[in-house]
Amino acid sequence: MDVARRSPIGRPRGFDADEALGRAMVVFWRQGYEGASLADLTSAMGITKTSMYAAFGNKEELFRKALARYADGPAAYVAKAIALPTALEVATAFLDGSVCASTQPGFPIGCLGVQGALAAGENGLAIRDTLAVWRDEGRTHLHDRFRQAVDDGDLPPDADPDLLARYVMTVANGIAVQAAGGSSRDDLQRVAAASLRNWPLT
Amino acid sequence: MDVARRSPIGRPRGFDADEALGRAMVVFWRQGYEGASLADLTSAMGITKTSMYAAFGNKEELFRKALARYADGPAAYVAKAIALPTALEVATAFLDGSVCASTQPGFPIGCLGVQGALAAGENGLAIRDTLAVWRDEGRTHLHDRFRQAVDDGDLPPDADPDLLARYVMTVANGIAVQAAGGSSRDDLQRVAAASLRNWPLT
DNA sequence: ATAGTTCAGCACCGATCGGTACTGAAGGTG
DNA sequence: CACCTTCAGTACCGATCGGTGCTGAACTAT
Repeated sequence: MDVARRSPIGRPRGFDADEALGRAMVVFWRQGYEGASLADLTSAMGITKTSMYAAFGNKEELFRKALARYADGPAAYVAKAIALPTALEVATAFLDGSVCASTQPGFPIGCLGVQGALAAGENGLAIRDTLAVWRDEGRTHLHDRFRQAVDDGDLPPDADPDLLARYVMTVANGIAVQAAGGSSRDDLQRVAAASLRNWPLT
Repeated sequence: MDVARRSPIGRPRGFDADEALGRAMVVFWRQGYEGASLADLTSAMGITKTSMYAAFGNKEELFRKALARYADGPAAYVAKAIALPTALEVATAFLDGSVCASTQPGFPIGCLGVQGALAAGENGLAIRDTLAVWRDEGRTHLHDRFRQAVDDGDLPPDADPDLLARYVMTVANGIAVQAAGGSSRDDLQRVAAASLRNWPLT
């Protein structure tokens, strides 16, 4: 690796694909999959439809790539939270991250993974299902992490990792909905803190 | 009142408007506001576009009427819960109702008030805002009810009605998202029960 | 320089979007 | 009965939807 990459033959593209993808992510985040038209997207990306199709495939593929970018960017708090040393720290950081990502100034309110396509017509079913899988993967990661905490003795033996993961995920999803409705970061942080006051739900 | 209503002059409409509205509600519930096309709606309602416009105004008005129908039907648990005698009963019934309404066999999964239009393009902004207001009214009702519970001595004097209302609403919204993603009624009932184990979040 | 390859813009595609004018039928009232 | 009002179906509206064929420009490799 670390080989100097040869310039690809042919005319190089005249725009920054990473930058354009970031712009598309924001549009999908704000307007949802079905609510974001190609005109909205390409206008924000600063490129033509032709260039978008050449670089990203089609609208559905563009969304999937935008979701991957979202996971690595605004939603990076998920992986960071799960790596923390105790289950309570994991849950706290997960919910705090949800609040912050959903109320980040300069970005749309709410969570792309929730409001990107919670319900959809025929054209949006595939993306709706993709997002449901994405959210469920997050829940599974929490589940595995909490089971590990039980095995480690960090959580009591009678703690229920499945229930804890579902509970934390449910609160996080609710926070995303509340944020989309205009709740302030302060209010949501109070809710997040309150929701873990009884941890681990004995 | 109770006057025998005179038949309106002119040709009577050839369909049951209440029944048609119920069908429209289901389509909006399953596909969201933007994802439900007029063709989808009128096909499910069993009427033509012309009849729909004559009876309901336009797509936006049809959605508002469908939301009112939803509030009086599948979401009637809200008012029933708030009328219960203690704050804990209110919260428990509210969350149980959320779970049942979001996983009712024969109806779409999830909550119309959440997935009807959480994010939207330009055409759906008004409905998105309408739903945000609708959800916030539910939160306000909980808030008022919990404040009353504090005044009554049902909740301790240091309980925070605003926080409690936001917390319960957040869990309910999260339940709706989880249901939309395919979570089972049993799983959600366990989450709902667990979320109130520490009531009133002392 | 020439060949080979890719890019980007324009124009355009059929389909569908929400919404409406027009017409004839269907019912009421007198 | 005649008259009047309303309904419902057809056919259509301009706009927009996601997506593409074509062409000339731009770039690398030879």
